[in-house]
Amino acid sequence: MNAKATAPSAPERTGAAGADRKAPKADLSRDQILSAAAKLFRDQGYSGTTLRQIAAAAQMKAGSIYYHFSSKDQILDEVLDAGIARNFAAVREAVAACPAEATAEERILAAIAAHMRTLLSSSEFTAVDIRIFGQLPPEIRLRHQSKRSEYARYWDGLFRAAIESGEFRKDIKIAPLRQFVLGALNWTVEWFDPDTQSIDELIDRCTKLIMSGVKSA
Amino acid sequence: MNAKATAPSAPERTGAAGADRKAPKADLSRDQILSAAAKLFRDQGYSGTTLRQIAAAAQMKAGSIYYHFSSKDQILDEVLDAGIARNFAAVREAVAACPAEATAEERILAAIAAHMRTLLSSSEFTAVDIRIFGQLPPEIRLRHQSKRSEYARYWDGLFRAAIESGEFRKDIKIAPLRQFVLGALNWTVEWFDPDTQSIDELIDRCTKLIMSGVKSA
DNA sequence: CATGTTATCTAACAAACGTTAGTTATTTAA
DNA sequence: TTAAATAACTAACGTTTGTTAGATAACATG
Repeated sequence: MNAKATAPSAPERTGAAGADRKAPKADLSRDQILSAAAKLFRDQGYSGTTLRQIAAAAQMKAGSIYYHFSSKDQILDEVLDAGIARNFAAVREAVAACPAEATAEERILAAIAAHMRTLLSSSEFTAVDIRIFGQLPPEIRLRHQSKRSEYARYWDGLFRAAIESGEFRKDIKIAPLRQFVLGALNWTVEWFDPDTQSIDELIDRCTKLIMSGVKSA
Repeated sequence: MNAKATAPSAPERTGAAGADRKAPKADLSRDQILSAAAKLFRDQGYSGTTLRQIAAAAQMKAGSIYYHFSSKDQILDEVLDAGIARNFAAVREAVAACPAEATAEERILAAIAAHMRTLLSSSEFTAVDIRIFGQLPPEIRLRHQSKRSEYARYWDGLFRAAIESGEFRKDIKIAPLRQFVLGALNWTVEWFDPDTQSIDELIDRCTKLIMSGVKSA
C-alpha cells in the first residue's frame, strides 16, 4: 500500500501548451490498463484483483505495468479520479446546457439524467467509485474525499435552489435528501440490465419516483 | 476458494429436538468469529480481509479458526446466510404484526422500517450482503441467489398489493420499483451517521420521500 | 542501416496468504 | 483426581501476491 511514489520511468505528460506533441503510443497502453483495472476493481474489488489479471486484460505481462504505473495503488488512484471527474463533468455540462430560464427542477432532471447515463453506460470508472469506495483503506479514501464532497456540494446547490424556489417541499433537509437521491441512483449500477429496459426508460422511471413518489394522486 | 468441504472436527449442532443439550461453550467462539468476520468483510471486502485479522478480532490465533470452520469460504457463506435471514425475518415479523385491516401502504411502511432498522443497527451481517455481494466470485454468489430472490419476491408481493388496491400508481412496474426502493434503503448503510440523525428520523425521512417524492403539493 | 529511445518480457524476490499437522492447554464428566 | 473431550496454540507448508532488475523487442529518427 505504498502511496505517493513517483513512476520510475514513465514519460512525463506535457501538461498544457505542448498539446499532442509528445503523446506517441504508450498512452494507449496506459488507457488500456486503466480501463481493464476499472472493470476488474468494479467486479472483484480492489484486493480481489491481481496485477496479473489486469495485465492479462490489457494484453501484457504483469511486470510491464510498472513501466506505466509505480504501484497498484497508483492505478486505483487514477481510476477513482477518473470516475469522479467524468461524472462531475457530465453533470456540470448537462446543467450548463439548460436554458437560462430553466427551473431548478429542470436542472435537477438534467443532472439526474447525466449522472445515470455516465454511471450506466461508460460505467467502469464511475462504478468503481461507487461500489468499492467504502471498502478501501482509510489512507486511500482520504485522498479522494475532497473531490467527492465537492461533487456533493454541487448537488446541494441544485437542491437548495429547488427548495428555496418552492418547487420542492420546504420541510426537506438538504443533506439527507442528496444522500437519499444519489444513493437510489447509484444503486442502479448494481441491478440495471440493458436487456430488460433501456437507460432512458430507467431514467424516466427514477425521476418520476423521485419527484412524485409512489402514491397515486 | 474451496466450497463444500465439511468441517474437519467441529461438533455437530443438534438440529431440532435435542434443543440445547449439546451446545456447551464452543459456539460462543463460533459466534465471535462470525461477528468479527462480518464487520471486517463489510469494511474491507472479502479478499481484503485476512484470517489473521478475523482471528485477532475474535481473540484467537488463525489456526484455531479451523476448529470451527473448514475454510474462509465457509465463514463467508454463513455470514451471508445470517445477513439475509435476519433481514427477512425482521421484515416478515413486522408485516405480520400489522393488524388484519392494515392497508397495503401501512404494511409497506412497516416493512421499510424493519428493513432499515435491521440494516442500520445490527448491521454487520446484513451490511455484508449489501456491500460486497456484487464483488464475490460467481460460484459463491450463485449459492445465495435463491434466498435473495425469495426476499425480492416477498417485497414484490407487498408492492403488488398496493398497486392493485389503487394506493400506488398503476403505471409503476413492480420489479424496477422494488429495486429502486430497496436500493435507496440499502444505500443508507453507506452514509448513515447516528450522530447526525437517529434511525427513526432517517426512517421517517425516507418513507416520506418514497411515498410522496420531493415536489411540494 | 544504425542508434538511441520507448515499450515489453522474463525470471526472480520477499512478504503475506489460506491451510494443515502436531502439540498443548482447557474444560467436562466419572 | 483422573481421563476423555473439547478448544486453542505453534510452526510450518505451498501458493500467490506486489514488486524489481536485467535482458529483449519494437520503434522512430539520423
